[in-house]
Amino acid sequence: MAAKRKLAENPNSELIDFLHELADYEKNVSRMIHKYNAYRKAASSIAKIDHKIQSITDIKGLEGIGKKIAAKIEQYLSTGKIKKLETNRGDETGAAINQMTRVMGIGPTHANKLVHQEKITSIDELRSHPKRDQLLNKTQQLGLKYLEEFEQKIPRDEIKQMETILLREITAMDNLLRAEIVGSYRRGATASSDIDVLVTHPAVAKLPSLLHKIVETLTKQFHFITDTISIGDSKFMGVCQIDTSKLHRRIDIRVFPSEQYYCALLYFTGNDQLNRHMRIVAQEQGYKLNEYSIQKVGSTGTLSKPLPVTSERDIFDYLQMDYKEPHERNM
DNA sequence: CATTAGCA
DNA sequence: GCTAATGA
Repeated sequence: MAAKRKLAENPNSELIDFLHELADYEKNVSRMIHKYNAYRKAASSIAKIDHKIQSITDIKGLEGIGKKIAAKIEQYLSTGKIKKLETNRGDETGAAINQMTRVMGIGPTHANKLVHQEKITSIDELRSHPKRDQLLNKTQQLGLKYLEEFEQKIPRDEIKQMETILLREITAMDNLLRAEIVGSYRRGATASSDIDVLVTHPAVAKLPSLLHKIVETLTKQFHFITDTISIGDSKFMGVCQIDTSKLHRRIDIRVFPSEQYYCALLYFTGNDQLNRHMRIVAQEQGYKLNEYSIQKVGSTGTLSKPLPVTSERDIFDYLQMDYKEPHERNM
């Protein structure tokens, strides 16, 4: 393995982290989504500059830096601190709310409710609360149960083992079924945060219960799937475990008709930046690309039928881009 | 931006 | 039918 240099970190990462922290507070605690967005865009715009910011003039006029954020950056530059951030940190109900949102299924709304009306101030209190089961829906209960496990990254080798089981069992059910694990795993990542599986079948339209059957066998016969968070005709979200010596992991399975499969495969493999990039080149070349299809855009704005796609390569070809192997898609 | 759960 | 939450 070629030596992996520690990827150079952003010279202003501390400031960026501070901005993100400010942003999260606005979103989760105050319920100020616009302030949240303001901090995020400010952070992303400073993330683009590649030298250490020394003076406020370095960023004056930068996109997304208005008067108030500029003032905070100024404080940071001169004192290394941001008053607002400090007081946010000192707010313990704010901290409690942020803790609650670590639980899958608990968003800002529910977190605020738990803290304000139930006076719950920590995960431990939530766990031991007498009315815990009434305070949380099924998803949230699973989120609480597996909180620590879900915060753990999944080593590639573990996913690899899951892959062999998954593919073997799925094709055993029906050999026309095709499945693969996408996301960062497919791009070669050494660890991922969850398992994302794409499934297709030539007659998927005829088999509305396909997903349910897959989930049922993976649950009952193999005990690979341990819990269901949600399931519909096209998307399953749940929990799996390769064997009891391993942690519980989040898994998503989605089913696509075969004519959409490769666009979905491309999209769910990512990464996000490549997706955006490809969407814009598509646009420039008179196409519209999304997770389902690629279509020609008429000058009047009319869309053609979805173009035939039988591989990811076809999509790159339409766009006159050089094909990128999955591991080359980390932009 | 679309899919699901859950509630009133 | 609406609202919250996930994800990507």
